[in-house]
Formats: sequence, C-alpha cells, structure tokens
Amino acid sequence: MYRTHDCGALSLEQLNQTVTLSGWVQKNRNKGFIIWIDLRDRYGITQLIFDEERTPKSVFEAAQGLGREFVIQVQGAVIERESKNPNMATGTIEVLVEKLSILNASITPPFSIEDETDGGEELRMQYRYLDLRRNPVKQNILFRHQVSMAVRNYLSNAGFVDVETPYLIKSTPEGARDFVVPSRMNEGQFYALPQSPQTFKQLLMVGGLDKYFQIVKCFRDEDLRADRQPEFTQIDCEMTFVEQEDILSQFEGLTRYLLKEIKGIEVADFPRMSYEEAIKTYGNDKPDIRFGMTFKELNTLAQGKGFGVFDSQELVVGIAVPGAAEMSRKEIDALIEWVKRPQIGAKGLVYVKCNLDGSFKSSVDKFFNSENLGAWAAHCEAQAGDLILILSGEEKTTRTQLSALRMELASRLGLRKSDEFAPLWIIDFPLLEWDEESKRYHAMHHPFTAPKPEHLDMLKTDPGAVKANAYDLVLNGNEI
RNA sequence: GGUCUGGUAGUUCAGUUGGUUAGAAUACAUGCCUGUCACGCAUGGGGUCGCGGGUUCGAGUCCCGUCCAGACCGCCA
Repeated sequence: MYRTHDCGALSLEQLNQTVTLSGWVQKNRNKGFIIWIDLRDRYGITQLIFDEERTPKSVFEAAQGLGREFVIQVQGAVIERESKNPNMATGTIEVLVEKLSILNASITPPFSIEDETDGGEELRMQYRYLDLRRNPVKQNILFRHQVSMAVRNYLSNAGFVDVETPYLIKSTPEGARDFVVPSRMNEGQFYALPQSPQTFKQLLMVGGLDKYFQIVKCFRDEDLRADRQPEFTQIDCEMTFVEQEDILSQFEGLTRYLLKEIKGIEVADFPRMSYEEAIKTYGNDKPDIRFGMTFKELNTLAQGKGFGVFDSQELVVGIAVPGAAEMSRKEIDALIEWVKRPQIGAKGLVYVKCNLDGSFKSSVDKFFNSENLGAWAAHCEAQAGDLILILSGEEKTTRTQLSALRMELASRLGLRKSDEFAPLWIIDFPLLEWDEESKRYHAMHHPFTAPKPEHLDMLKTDPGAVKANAYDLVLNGNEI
C-alpha cells in the first residue's frame, strides 16, 4: 500500500500521543533500530528511535519486521536535537517510540521516492501518484500555484477582468491544426478546441470590457518538442485603445512583480532589442542575454584569403568562448562532431585558440597568418585564453547553428545560471515572412498583428520590409 | 511525414573485432552491528538482452522488418 495522505500537519504534541503515520517511511537499518520517517515540509525527515533501555520489547520486535515502505501507528516522546547534516532539515526531531504497530506494508516501489530519484521519466509518469510525493515535483505544483495567484492579483489590481471563454467552439483557423470533438447533437459535425481565446477576447473588447485577462488552456494539434506541448496554459490578455508602449510597460510591470513576489529578485535592466539586432548578435529571436559570446561577422576579414570554404559562403560568423583556449584537441574534435550532428547540421567548425602568450593556434593556419588571426580576435573581442569558434554557410542556417552552439557552450560552462533572470523585449518583428515553398508571404508572428502605421505604404511595394506592432517577451533564452 | 539516438536485472546503466556461465551500482531478502543521517559488513534471489525474421558452427553484438521512447527538421502565433 502506498502513501495516500500527507502527514505534514502533524504537530509535536500529536507525536506524544498515538498517531497513524499513513505516509512514506524509509527504514534505515542501522543497528536495526532507527527508522527514517518523512514528515514532509513540517520537519523534514525525522527519526524514530528505538532505545534498548527505554523501548518495550514488543516495539523492538515490530520495528524489526518493517519493510521499506509501510503505514504504522506510533506513539512516542519527542526529542529535539541538532542535525549532523547542516544542508538538510533532517534529524532535528526524533521520536522515542513507546508503541508501534504496523497497519500495512507496501510492495517495493518501482523507483526510489527521493529528491534525486533513479526513476526515468516514463516510469515516473506511469506511477505519477508516487512521483508527486517527491519534493521537486511537489515544489513545481506549488510554484505554479504561486505564479497563478500572483498573476491574478497583479492583473486584477491593474483593472483587468478575469473572463472564462468557451472551450467547445466553432473552428477559427489560426495557423495550427485544430483538435476536434465530435458533436452528439449534430451528427457528423465537430467542435474545435480553441488554439487561443483570440476571437472571444476581441468580442469582449468590442463589447466594452476594456481590460481582460484569463489564465487559459490552449490546444494545438501539432507535433511535440521538448518545450512544446499540444495542450498548454497561457496568460492571455487584451486591452482596448492602447499603443505598443502601454502593453510593453504593463507586462514589464507584471514580469517584475512576479520575479519579485516569487523569486525575490529585483530586475535592474529590462532592455528592448529589435528583431534584427537579436538575429544579428545572437542568431535567434529569443536570446539569452545573461552571458556574452555575441556573434561577430567575419566576412570582410576572412574572405578573399584563399580559404575556399569561407570564400564561397554567404556568411562567416564567430563567437569568442571565454577561457576555452585550454580545450584539448580531443575536446574540440568532439565539439566539431557535435555541430555536425544532424540536429545541428553544420558542415564543419573552424577554431582559433587565443593562447595566453598572445600567439594563435587555429585549424586554418595554412590559410591565415597570425596577423589575420589577430584581427579576427580583435574583431571578436576575444581575450587571451579565449577560443574563437567560426561557422560559415548560408546566412539563416549558419546563424541558427551558431546560436545552438552558443547555448550549448554556455550550458557546459555553467553560464546559464538558474538563479539569474534577464528578461527583455524583442520588438519590431517583420510583419511578413516569405515562404519559398508556397511562393507567398505569411504572417510571421500571427495573423492578428498590425503593421506599423508608418510602414503601411510599403505593404504593396516591399512587403518583406514592413515591420509589425509585434513583440515577444523573452526570459533567459525562452519566449514567454 | 523525415533524420538521428536509444530499448539489457525492480531501477540507472556497462557489455570490446560476433566466442566460455550476460556484469556493475543501487533496490530487494536474510544474518551481524545501539547514534545513524547515501551507515557499514557478509550472504542470497533476481534477465524472453523490446518483438519477429535472417546471416553464422555460434548473435545482447551483424542485416532486414516491426513496436515503443526521446531529440531535431517539417509543422507550431
């Protein structure tokens, strides 16, 4: 039998009476007389003590019969003491057991129910009710609750009204594939599940509700990615008669509020970056700006020197990886293999080691002298000890590839710190994007985006250059 | 729809150019141990190597097919 109730509400006084620990109990077989019980967030892990002098023989024997997981009834005296492990709130409360009876034992759990579990994801999902007992999982649920409450507080105080919109709706094509639900009343017809509450919130605006918000499930029947699910929740808002600035400042405020309320972090800078700049300096439209390694284009410095690979390409672009010049040949080779994997798809990778003594060692020494390489290093703002990594090829794919490499290296170098938050706005998205396959322009962001008024006249002459009143909130490399 | 990676003990994984009885850690069970906090020591049980077919004297290993999982591309505001 597995744990079905939390015992986090137990008080010390209760432990002095007979209590049922209907929870997870981990037995520590040391000397056969100490059992670890988990009182959850109340006291952390607590010990049941079986003292030979003071513990009745019957308790002693019962305790020895315990398996790893069980439900027991316990009465004992509470002893407070210091834990030997300052990092964990374990062992600060002990119970000198006077009475113990086993109500139920459990079978061996399929994975260890600990913070650092040995269970794989699939297994943990299969036994979700056991996985939920693990602190990291429970914390995620509590965290989400906190965020949800804080969002409601902030937006409600800012005059937004929370409105629920229907889930069983008539299909309104937005870009993704609809999930459909068969209708019993109208045989052969289907409801669609909303990809977003777009049309409903616009009805609300037209109907005179000035500010709306909803924490709402959306459904899109498309293939998954690691960070993409067919059903997801979004904080959905709409305001009437506002300019871009109103929206940016309103939701910059929300972001600051959430980080302050939930993580206790005051955000200093909240920069805005154009789409164009993001692509040029970070290779994607959701840059992680917590660290440098910005893109430096090397076309003029590296082309025309007889190195065919560079000369024939549209773009030659590099990043300076801090302190990575000490990487061994083997490590760099592994990195080259990494970018050549089909997931990245680069043809190769050129490197320049900026040695501490001021010399350079590169994979293209045959074609470039140290003066050339020095110019690259200066352009890439590489310091002695840095490693410059260069990709070349078609402009768009090369930027994407180098961006993936930049993020991977940042992860490896520990630059993507979990306690650091750097939000920013990406603004001035292009309105339209040329689609080679269908030979036509498509809405880049979404079809409900307005072009910038000053670009209206370009819609006919140069559609690709028209910028939109569209913006993305980005946090640590994620589109929010 | 496509490309790639993986599937071996309850779990996480290793398994060399195809070669003796498929291993480790952990978990589990039993015994010893009265202050542990990943306790320790000893012993033991536990495997349809995802599934089907093929090559071979011999397949966990090679080939074909298939199922499942994951990453990425397509797709996706």
